[in-house]
Amino acid sequence: MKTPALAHPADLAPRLLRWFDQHRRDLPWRRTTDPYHVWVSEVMLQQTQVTTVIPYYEGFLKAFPDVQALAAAPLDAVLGLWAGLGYYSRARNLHAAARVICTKHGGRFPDDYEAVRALPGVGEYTAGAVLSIAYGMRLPALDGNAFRVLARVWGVRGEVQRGPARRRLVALGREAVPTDRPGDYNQALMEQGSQVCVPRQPHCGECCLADICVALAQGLQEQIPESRRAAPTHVTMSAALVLRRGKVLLARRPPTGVWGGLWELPNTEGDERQLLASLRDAFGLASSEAVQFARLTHGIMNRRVTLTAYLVPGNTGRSRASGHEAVAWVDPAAADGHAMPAPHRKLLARLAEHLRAGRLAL
DNA sequence: AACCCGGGGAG
DNA sequence: CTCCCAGGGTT
Repeated sequence: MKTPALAHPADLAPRLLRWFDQHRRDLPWRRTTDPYHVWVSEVMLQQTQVTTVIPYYEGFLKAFPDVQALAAAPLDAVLGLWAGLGYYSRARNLHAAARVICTKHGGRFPDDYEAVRALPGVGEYTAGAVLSIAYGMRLPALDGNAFRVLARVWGVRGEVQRGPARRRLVALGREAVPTDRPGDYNQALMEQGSQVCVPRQPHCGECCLADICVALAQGLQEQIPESRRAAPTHVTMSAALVLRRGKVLLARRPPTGVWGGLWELPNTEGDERQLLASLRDAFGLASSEAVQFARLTHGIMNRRVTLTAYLVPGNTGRSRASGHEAVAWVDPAAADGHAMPAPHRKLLARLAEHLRAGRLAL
């Protein structure tokens, strides 16, 4: 099969828009051009799938119907509505940015690119997405899906995440944005990547760009874009389910750094012995008993954590919180509203399930 | 069980 | 620029 002539950037928009008009999913944030709503949806959609986002989007906007409401809310309320979504720095940044919008931009989401980029949590992608969708500005919005589509259409080899290949794709992607309906075009490009031009076994037979796709013509659609892989790092950690009168001990991390501001189970790197030492030193809990309760693995990109959870009676000792902002004794079944690291959230869910089923007596 | 995927901030 | 942060889906 012969390689077709390289596509002109302007070839993409008509194909993608025609496809999008027939196949667009009806999503809550596609029924509005309110920049605040679009912004919230775009932030939630970072690293998170559509089906997961929908209920959070609706609950969030119900609680904070406009920028003013979000800015006026305490951070805890915002984190509470984010609980379970993960990547909580997004919520902190959203909250901080809402306050900037109210103090510096009169409560209206700015329509100036540089002003938008200056908002916390808004990078090149989010700025382009919100401004094109809400205000019809001709700006690219290139997420991982879009980069994959562009790399295949133009048969761009090499590392797509950075370097010369990335710069070339950014340039092509910018040229390809049409003056008319740039927001729909951006959504079409990303949706095409997520629904048709998927990472493995792409559905080229139903792709509206097949006639101009270099990767397809060369049979390289599985090889482009090239994936870079670092060796995963392994870590062993232990966490404590400290129980007292049916409640479990949570501690709140400092506002910055890893898992900033989140409620977590007491935990350490290392094994049971180090966990008990940490409970003594940081929480003043002099327990010597620890019964293994569960083990799970928690992976984030190329980091692998093996986390073992231990049941520890909390009757003895007092609890303080060196290294933490606060401690709380929480009903395991009612911990959903706390913003917690994903693995700790899973452990608490398992604990609540055991308690509910009567498999564990306290 | 093994495979894959990403956007923003800090410096 | 590079490095750091920190969850989930598909096969």
